[in-house]
Amino acid sequence: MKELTKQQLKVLKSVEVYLKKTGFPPTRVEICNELGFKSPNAAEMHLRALEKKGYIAIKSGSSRGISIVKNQKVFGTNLDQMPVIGLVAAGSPTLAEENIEKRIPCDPNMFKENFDYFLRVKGLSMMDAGIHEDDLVAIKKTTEVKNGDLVVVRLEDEVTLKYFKKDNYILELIPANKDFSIIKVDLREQEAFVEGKSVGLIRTH
Amino acid sequence: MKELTKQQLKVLKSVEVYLKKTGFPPTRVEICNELGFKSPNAAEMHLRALEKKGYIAIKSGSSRGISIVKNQKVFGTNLDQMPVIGLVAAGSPTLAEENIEKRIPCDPNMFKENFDYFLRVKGLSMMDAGIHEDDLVAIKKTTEVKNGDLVVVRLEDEVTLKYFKKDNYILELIPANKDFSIIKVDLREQEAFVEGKSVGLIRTH
DNA sequence: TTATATACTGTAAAAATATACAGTATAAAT
DNA sequence: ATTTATACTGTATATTTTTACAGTATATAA
Repeated sequence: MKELTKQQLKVLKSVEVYLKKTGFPPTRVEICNELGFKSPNAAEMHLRALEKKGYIAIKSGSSRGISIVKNQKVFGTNLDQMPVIGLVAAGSPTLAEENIEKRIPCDPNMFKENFDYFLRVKGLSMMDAGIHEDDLVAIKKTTEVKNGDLVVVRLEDEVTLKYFKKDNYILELIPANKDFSIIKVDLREQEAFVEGKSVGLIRTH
Repeated sequence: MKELTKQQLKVLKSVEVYLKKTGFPPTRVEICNELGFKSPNAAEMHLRALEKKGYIAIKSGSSRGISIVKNQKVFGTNLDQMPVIGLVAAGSPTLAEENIEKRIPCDPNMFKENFDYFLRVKGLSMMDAGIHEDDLVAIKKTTEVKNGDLVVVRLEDEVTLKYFKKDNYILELIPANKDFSIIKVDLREQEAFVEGKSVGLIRTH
């Protein structure tokens, strides 16, 4: 990262302190009051310099639209609140607010591939794969899946979590519990929509 | 804390998500856009209700002057690099640098209880509990465990992950795979050290 | 000497924003 | 039957805030 001038560092620190104290970023005028400047433009120019050098991001047009850019080399990834969605038998899992049970603070890149949401598993059909009722399966929204992937598939209005196997126009959806039967779909007769695939799982003991 | 209505909770969550994403709080209009309200006054009234109930603070006259009031019970969202340790048959799992396979960015409070490290599971003895080889079990360092907990126990030099059951002097360490046998320890004859217990699990597919 | 970068003052206008006020609708409680 | 609480729409306005523009001053480099 580029070096900061003495004044730029002062402004950056001042923003950080204000953020910590209030929970939201300062305005130009507030920075001026803090540091004794008499023109809002003084703060403005320092902020733009800090932005150019990569220390902060400024959302144009927004009031208090300053965010501190974390040093990516140190932390690597971002902490997000990943939504948890119940696997409802009918209808696709959507990220609409009313479907979100809660949110879990974690990194969307914590698994090998990034993911978009957690699906709360209902039913016992994946028991033999070590997936239990109420486990949270991390789902990446994608239609690019390959045989053997654990996928979220919609048939008509029913959504299920199954292993994917496709041979020409025959799609097989394989549960991992011998007590459940394989669903075979002839894609010439019936449509199947792949909503996403699982990239990981978490469970609370 | 006072109970929140469904809509108030939605607004609170929406503010939290916005904050996490952008680093600064949303405006009334932005909350409306997010939740589908058509009047900024809808957001305003929910915010005032949240303020009155103690969930947020609003700095009057300031744009985006919303701050989340933390209560200790609500999970703090700290991004940490949680270490992954291999379950070595001999010797306790230590957090010494040479034992750390890698680090995973996630929140130590992502499960119901906080944890200290991940243990990479070796062997198949927990198969029936839905725990597979190479799963990562989140371990909280503690000696306070109760019957039924999944615990990390050291017997002599051997460390294992088993279900805990203690009846006076007799400690039983129960695997979850019928092909493995229960380890019975008479604590008058042999020492057993509880290193910690599992509070969760993650798996990469 | 002449740029050039840093570091400001001072002013002003346009846009963003909070917030008050007047309503409507609905369900639950009295 | 009437009140009360929740949950909004719709409009308006005063205030906050960003941001552009025109300057001044000083130190350093070319």
